[in-house]
Amino acid sequence: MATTTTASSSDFIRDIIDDDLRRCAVSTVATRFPPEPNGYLHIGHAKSVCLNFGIAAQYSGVCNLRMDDTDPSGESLEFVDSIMKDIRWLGFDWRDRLFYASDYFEKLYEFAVELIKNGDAYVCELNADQIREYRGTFTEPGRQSPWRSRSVEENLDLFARMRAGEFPDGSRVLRAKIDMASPNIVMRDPVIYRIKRQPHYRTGMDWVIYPMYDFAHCLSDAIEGITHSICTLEFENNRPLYDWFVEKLIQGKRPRQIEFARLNLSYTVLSKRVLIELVRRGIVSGWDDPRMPTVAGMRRRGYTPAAIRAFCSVIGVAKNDNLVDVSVLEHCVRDDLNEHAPRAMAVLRPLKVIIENYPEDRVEELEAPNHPRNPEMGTRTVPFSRVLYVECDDFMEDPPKKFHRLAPGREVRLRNAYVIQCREAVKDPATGEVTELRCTYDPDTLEGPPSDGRKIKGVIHWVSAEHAVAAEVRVYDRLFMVPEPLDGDGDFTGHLNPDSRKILNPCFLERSLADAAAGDRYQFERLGYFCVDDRDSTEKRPVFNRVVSLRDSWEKIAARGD
RNA sequence: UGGGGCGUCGUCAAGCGGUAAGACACAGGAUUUUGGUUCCUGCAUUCGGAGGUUCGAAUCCUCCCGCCCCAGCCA
Repeated sequence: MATTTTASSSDFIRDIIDDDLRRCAVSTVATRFPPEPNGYLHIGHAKSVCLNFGIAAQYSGVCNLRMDDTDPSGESLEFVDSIMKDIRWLGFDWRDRLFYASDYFEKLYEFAVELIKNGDAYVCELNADQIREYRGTFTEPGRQSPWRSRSVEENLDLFARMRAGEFPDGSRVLRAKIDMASPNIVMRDPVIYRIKRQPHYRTGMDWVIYPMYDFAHCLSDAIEGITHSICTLEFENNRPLYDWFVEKLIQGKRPRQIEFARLNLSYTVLSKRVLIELVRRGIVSGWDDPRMPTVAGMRRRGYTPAAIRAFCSVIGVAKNDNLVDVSVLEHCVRDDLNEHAPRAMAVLRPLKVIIENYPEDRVEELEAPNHPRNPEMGTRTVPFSRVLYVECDDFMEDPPKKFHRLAPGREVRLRNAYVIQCREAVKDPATGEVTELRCTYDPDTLEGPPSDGRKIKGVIHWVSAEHAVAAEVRVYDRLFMVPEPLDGDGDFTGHLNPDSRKILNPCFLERSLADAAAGDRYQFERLGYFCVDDRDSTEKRPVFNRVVSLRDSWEKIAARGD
């Protein structure tokens, strides 16, 4: 049964919302997904997207897409575009509710002025090092800035001049006047505006001062009428500050912040810093490298939106630190593709087979079902002829007993075709390498098993050499060899999997695959799911990416050895 | 170390005082022209630990232990 639903069982956030609704604390639900456009979305973001948009849909509310673009360094239109593309691809729609924190700069400035007027903020001339020093430590309270008790007038004047560009970068900041002795360091007069002469990708040079996250985020939520502001656990310490700003500046309905545990995935890394490093150092080919846990990477790899949604649903939402096994993701991908991907035959590592008793000039068109359990997906025709290719792995000269494939003297079923028997393995006299198999076929076995009752245990895939389509196939595996690549000193380079990408060329595909279009997904029978690469495929030579292998119980048996 | 948060199967995760859901993984078996799929079966006498309250505790109380987050003019 495919778990392609997004049916969201309940979780502690939905419980809170249910309760808020019951108490009439809110009448309709409004959430938001607030990425900073300084990188590509990854599977962790996808969890948040599914959560926020999923809740909005479930409660007939709204979910805003808001670019949290309050720090111009690193932010760009490229990222805005990729974020929007990824969210749409995941299957969510913000309709006309696209917002930018940068659109609120004027409004936020007014909020800051209001804070100053109420004696709740001041312009501080300590430099960054001094501010850190004055902040104190976990165990010692901070000290008050010497600039803390300026008059409202002076603060108003100074803040206006900060905006006007009269002071150099870093020379002054606006700080909230809260409590330098607070046990919560976040509350020790946090900086809310800094001077930064950096062009903003949307506001250009209009501003030289930019609001900080803690100030901008909660007020943006309030401006947009967000009811439930869902974020990750590391912001839990910031919640008192979130509430402080909102209480000081917002009357009426106030948004509420709820934190959940961010996703960690085994054998991969979701840190923005590391992802950037992988791209910059050329360890991967780009943000959309099929090995990347980015939405763009997974899309190119061939993962489906439904599979990713199912994954986000099945892992749940809670506050426990977690490390979700990547096998859960792979299961969701297989589950979806098993149901929807048409079957085809492809030989990745070709070994030539001559059917000695099959006429040279004969070609049969054999009918093959596109899906074993779903006849509605139809059939296609595959050409059979005297010279075929089979998978190298499907022949062993001296096989163990449980090896149900080709070996000298052994019989095997060719999928959708005849039973053949291996008569001889032809070797290269120089290397001893098997270059060709000489086989015979049993003409009576097309429709069923041999009439004499011989049991044929093995079934292998094949393609007709003459009709085959040559292609490049890229076989991907996990990027890292250990479950937690950042464990220890955080140096992941020693854990990189050298075999995370194997390029196989030429591979031979059955004729029908000549029509495959970019992005199409197939199951190559007995091998796995494969997707036409939309960047590197050419008319002459298609490129397929392996999405995920099939479960392979033979691998387990073989690994045990016998 | 001060503050904030979290500890339920190998991994996620339900559970909200009435006697431990489900998923992945793993292990058996059945069916199978994919060693795939599907279908059965098994997999926490116990919930970080120790006390206590109660007829009854993973759920309430006390103490202890462990892990994560916070000292950016990042988000």
